[in-house]
Amino acid sequence: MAASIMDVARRAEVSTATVSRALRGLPNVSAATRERVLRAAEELSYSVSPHASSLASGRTGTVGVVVPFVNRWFYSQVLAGIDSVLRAHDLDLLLYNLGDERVHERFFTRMPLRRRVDALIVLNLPLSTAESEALASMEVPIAVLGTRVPGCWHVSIDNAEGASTAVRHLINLGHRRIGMITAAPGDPRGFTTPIVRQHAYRTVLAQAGIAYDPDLEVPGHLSIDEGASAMAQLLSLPEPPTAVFAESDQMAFGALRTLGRMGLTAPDDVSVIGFDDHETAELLDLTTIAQPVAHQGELLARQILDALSGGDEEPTRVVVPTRLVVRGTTGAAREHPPRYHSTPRPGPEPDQHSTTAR
Amino acid sequence: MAASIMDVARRAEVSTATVSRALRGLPNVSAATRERVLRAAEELSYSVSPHASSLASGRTGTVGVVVPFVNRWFYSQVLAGIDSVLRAHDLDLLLYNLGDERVHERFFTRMPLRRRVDALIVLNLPLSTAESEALASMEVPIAVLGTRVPGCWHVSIDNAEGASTAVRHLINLGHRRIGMITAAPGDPRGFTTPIVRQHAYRTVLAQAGIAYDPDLEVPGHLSIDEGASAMAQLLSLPEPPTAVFAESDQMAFGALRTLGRMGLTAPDDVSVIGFDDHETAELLDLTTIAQPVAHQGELLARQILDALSGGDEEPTRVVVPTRLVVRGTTGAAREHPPRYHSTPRPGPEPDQHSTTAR
DNA sequence: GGAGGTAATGCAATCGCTTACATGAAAAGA
DNA sequence: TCTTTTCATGTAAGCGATTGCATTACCTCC
Repeated sequence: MAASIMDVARRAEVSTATVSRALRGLPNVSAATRERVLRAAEELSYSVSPHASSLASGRTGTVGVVVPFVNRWFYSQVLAGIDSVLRAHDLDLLLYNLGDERVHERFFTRMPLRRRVDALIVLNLPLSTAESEALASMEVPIAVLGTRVPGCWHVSIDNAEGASTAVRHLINLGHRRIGMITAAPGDPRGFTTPIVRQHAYRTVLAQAGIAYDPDLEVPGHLSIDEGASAMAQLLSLPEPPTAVFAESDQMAFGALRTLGRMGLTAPDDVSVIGFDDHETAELLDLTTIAQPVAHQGELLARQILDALSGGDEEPTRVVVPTRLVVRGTTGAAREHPPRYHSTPRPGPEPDQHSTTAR
Repeated sequence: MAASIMDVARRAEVSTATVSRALRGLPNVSAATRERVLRAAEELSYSVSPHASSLASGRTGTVGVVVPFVNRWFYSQVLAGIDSVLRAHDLDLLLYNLGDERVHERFFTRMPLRRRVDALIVLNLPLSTAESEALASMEVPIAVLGTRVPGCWHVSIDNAEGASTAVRHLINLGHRRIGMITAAPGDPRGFTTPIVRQHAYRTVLAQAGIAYDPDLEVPGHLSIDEGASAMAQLLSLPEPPTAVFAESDQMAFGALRTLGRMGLTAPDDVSVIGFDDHETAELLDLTTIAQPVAHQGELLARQILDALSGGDEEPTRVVVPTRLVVRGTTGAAREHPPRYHSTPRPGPEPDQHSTTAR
């Protein structure tokens, strides 16, 4: 049986109140007494019961982190950033992974984090009004990544800026026929980021005096496969683009795969630029818009620390800069772009090639 | 102010004991009363205080998950697997990311999860005897991934089997000069997996009557860059290998990058096989040994559920199968392997090419 | 119709802390 | 020297549930 504060009190020959104060480093405890308490606790290898402590004090020492998909590169990086800061301040991290729709719903109807955390960090979730009200009703500080929610702390990148930079980069290379692989209408949940990026794409084209062609905007989910088929669709146009801006690196990877399977290469046949600077982007030599990922997590956690200590400061909003990283998949537009209507070369089809051992 | 059980009791005109029983679905509550309590709770939008509940009952409803690196693909996948199962059983997930050495140490000296969780899941950590004793002293069921710890539940793949399959695959393709990129002595923490894989590599070679050549074993950390330089080192040998088994897909990616930059390709010049079936492996058409990643997480969580409900069953150990996935980077050995002593073609150097926008 | 059983509910102790308030002693000020 | 502060410590009332035990009412069965 683990020792309780009473045991420590008896051993140090003081009251439990004094033990509590001594252990938490509060003032008004004499050096001698504190020393005695610390030794007693040490000898009994005592540690406070977090639940009793929370119950009595009302603080939980825990921050809830709500993530749409832990297993995606982006979110796991942000999570690591959050963790490092919380950890350094002895706050626990209660993870809530909303994967599918049902878990998402359940989360908002049951509010399982209510009374369980001192603060909340929400990553990139599209929140309905009802949902953000539900969160607000928890009456704890909330920091949100991506979407902007009234009354919440907020960290994000400037998506319009980043997307504009990407498209401008292509225009500067002489491209005029520029496609976009977008997640805009593709996602049922209604993340706002894709819409902002899409809007930036259109705006920059317009500013450059390039006519808008809806055929050049192809929607898909944020995955490699969807990026691949979007690229296939673009290449099948009567007049295919000479450059493509993919909403995310993942989609860009898919686009590159399609090019490769059709015997084409970037940037000789088509320039490709992505968004994120995923760890694989460097490997594939993909030009992209980099955003500081783990850093955003750290910032969110710092905001929470401020909110928790500072008292009633106003929530802040911080926008972190993106950066164009020029690698090998973008290049100058050719004078006379080649026609692409070759028959696709079959790529590897894992299912057929796979062998099962043991 | 959130409603307490007293409020509900008053509203439903019963005692708090009855409320407690009704809400938790215990027997010995009449249908009418239960109905009344449920409605009262609903109307007050009451939810139990997890801390009070834990304090009174001794159960926390929380499982601690200790991860070496949340931000690595492998662990984030496992984590997602764990989460999905725990979530389905209304257990909370307290995440503990040991990143660097200092956090690791602190974890074992302070035991911050003691009294805080009903069970523990530990991913792939090398544990000293003192450390595993410290864990055991928490007196909760523990499930461990990878390393085998006495008294703990356990999930792992058969690393010897997987590595053997990889090396045999290369031998079957006619290769005789086979290199290995290993993490064995590279990691200071002493993960055991690399050692097992290395041993399998040596054993299979010996069984095939191939002489052991220490030059063909190149150590490095589990990263793309280290894989890349390991491959460079292999290629600089007087007699370079015709095939390489990389301990992990990440390292294999690095190896492929080196090949590419030197103007070589897999499998024409060198066959490459990895381990893991990382999401990028398919993209790069990498032959590899696949292991079910998220599934291992689910299994761990299931073991914990068993431990928590079943009472005092003996901990089980489950070994999940690996699978050889043949893709495009391995092929038949050439009769007369080419000499590689060409000057490396400079690859992209992001730092020089990078531009900073805004 | 009384003994014995069972189902529904209440009472109150308990879990292990925190903290407002009370107390007493020592230091400071008059 | 006597009052006033200040500092260290103790007392005890919560915090919000859970749960063993007691109680009551209602059946059932001989």
